[in-house]
Amino acid sequence: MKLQQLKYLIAIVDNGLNITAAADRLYTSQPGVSKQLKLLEEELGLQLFTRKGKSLGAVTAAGQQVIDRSRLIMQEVENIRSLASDYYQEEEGTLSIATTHTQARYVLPDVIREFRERYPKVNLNLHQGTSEQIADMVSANEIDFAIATGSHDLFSGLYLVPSYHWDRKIVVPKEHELAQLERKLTLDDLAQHPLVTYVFSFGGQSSLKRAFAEQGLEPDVVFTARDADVIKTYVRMGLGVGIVASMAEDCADQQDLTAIGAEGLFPRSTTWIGFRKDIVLRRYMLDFVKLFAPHITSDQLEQTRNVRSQADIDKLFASTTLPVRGGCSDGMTAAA
Amino acid sequence: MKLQQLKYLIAIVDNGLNITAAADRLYTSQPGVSKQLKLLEEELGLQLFTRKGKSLGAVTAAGQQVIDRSRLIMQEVENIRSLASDYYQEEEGTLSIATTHTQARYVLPDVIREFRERYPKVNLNLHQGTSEQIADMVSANEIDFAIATGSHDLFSGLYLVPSYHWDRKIVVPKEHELAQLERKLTLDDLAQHPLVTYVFSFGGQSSLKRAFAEQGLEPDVVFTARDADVIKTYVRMGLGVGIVASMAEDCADQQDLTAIGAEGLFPRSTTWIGFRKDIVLRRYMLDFVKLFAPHITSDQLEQTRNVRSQADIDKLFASTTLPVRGGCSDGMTAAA
DNA sequence: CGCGTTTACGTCGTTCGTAACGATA
DNA sequence: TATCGTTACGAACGACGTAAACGCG
Repeated sequence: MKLQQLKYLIAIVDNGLNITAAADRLYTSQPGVSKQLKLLEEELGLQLFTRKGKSLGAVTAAGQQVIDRSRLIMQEVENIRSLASDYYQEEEGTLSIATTHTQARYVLPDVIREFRERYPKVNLNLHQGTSEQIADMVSANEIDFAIATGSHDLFSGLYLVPSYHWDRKIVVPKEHELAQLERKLTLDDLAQHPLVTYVFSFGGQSSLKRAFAEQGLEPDVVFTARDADVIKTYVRMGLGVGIVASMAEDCADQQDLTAIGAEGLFPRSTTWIGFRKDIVLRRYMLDFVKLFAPHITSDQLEQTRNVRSQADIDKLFASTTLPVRGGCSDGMTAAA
Repeated sequence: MKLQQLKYLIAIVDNGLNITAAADRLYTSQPGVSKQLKLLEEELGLQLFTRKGKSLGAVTAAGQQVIDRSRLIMQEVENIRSLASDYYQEEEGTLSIATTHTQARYVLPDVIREFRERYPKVNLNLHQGTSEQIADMVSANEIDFAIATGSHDLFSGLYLVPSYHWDRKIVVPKEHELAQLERKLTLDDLAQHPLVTYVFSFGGQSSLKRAFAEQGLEPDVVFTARDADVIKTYVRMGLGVGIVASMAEDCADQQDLTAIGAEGLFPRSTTWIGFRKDIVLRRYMLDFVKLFAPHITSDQLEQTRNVRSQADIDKLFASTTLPVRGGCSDGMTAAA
């Protein structure tokens, strides 16, 4: 058995059981790949694939087991290379991040700007998607980091590090009556107006509805969107009152919009950054987390390299007070 | 990076950083091993070992990480081979078991006789030791199965399958006054006599002392041994009354000894069979478990191949009633 | 006949074992 | 000088790529 054979095997699977395509991807000849597969099957004494004539048909039960373990092996090989590069102080590599719109649009730009400055040679891949899409990318081992809010159960393949809290902000046109309100805004106020907010899957949405229900109110949600930009657009059009994440308050909005803090009206949300359980965390990855969540100590970050379960993570951050992220004012304020 | 290099690396470590010894063990030439190590270090760009002159001095921090992951990789390679052999219906292989004296002497002989008959080509290694020694063997990855009683926390590297319950038996010479007792034996009776029993580390010993203490009694333990044979020897000599595991009652003892059931006097113990978390369970391994604990269903055994945590095991056997193992009468009786 | 796989074969790089050399205690 | 690791070198092996044959739709 050779590592190359396992690599070829995985490539064949990842290219739809097409050996020619796999060979292209591997920058080698097709007969070579074919032969190695044959040798592997002969050595193991079992068929990894069923054959339809000469073509590969499907993965056999035994084949699937071998493939799963091969992936694990190749991942560990990758990990050895990673930590070697890290010890060698190399600052090249790849960092693939999947995240939601809010993070990508309002939170990450600053982080990524700094990161690119510090690690210009690291190849940065940023993928935007819904929680479900992010979860899919995690399952497919396509990404290293994910950043999202809530939905812990979708991400069993990641260790989740809590990063910051956030509340909601109410967004209305400057001349809107709620903008003139002298007293603190209440849920009852909101229930009097048509609302524009996030679609369900974004996470925490149902908790929004529940907050109204607990006071016997029924909100009038006239429009839902996936991202705050769209919401703000419709708020500008006078379609209704917007409810967005506090980070989504943009200073540029102040020209025609007013953002009203809604702390206390809805349950506070927590955004986490998660990394794949089976990768070695390289120096630049830890530094990315540090840029994203500066309150995390270097010591805590080092520890994350040794955790064995989510419970270890939880223990590690149990006594850490997370900051609460605001919007335009931009600075974070310590949580109560 | 090649699997061979990782294999060589591990061999070097396992032979005390002596390349010559490693080469001998690997049935290859010493310069070959030396060269592969050098190539690996060059490829990774880091020193895996410190050098004292030309000799290897110690493992570097980076080296240890690489070694750990290499072991994992080699284990998975082994697993692939294992499951290939299993699919191929091969009935050759190795099964290394570590266990305590009581199991090895009184319980396993029957099991192993049957197993050898069924799988004559499987290489069987049986190691006897204390719980601690067994735990050491587990840590060193030297064994596949362990069989013992109690001390769950020593064996975090194993999945433990509960196998049977057992009580204690009181062993006295035939002419001993306790042998003539018409009524049921009590702890008070025992406290009246000098006792001969297991040493502490055997597990469950402290619970024995506690049983006396709960009734305000102080047992007079005049001799402790690691195994029942020694205990019985001293009982024969009239040194005292023996307290042994119920399995340790041997029919051959009936000539000069009387065994009295002590159900209820002491807390019931549970013997488990544990297997390494990181190995693929081969057919013959499952069959060994089935011989050892016949009440376990084939279906349950199949399931054990897919468990991911001890909690899964616990769930799997939650509703299973374990048999209680007796001694000379030999048959097992269903638990209450 | 196109697509994809296998077979055949020549080339090249790698590994292996033997032998000689170097360093250390 | 005994032990252990490195260097050197020729032989054997294995991987790779090209070319051609094969099977299926």
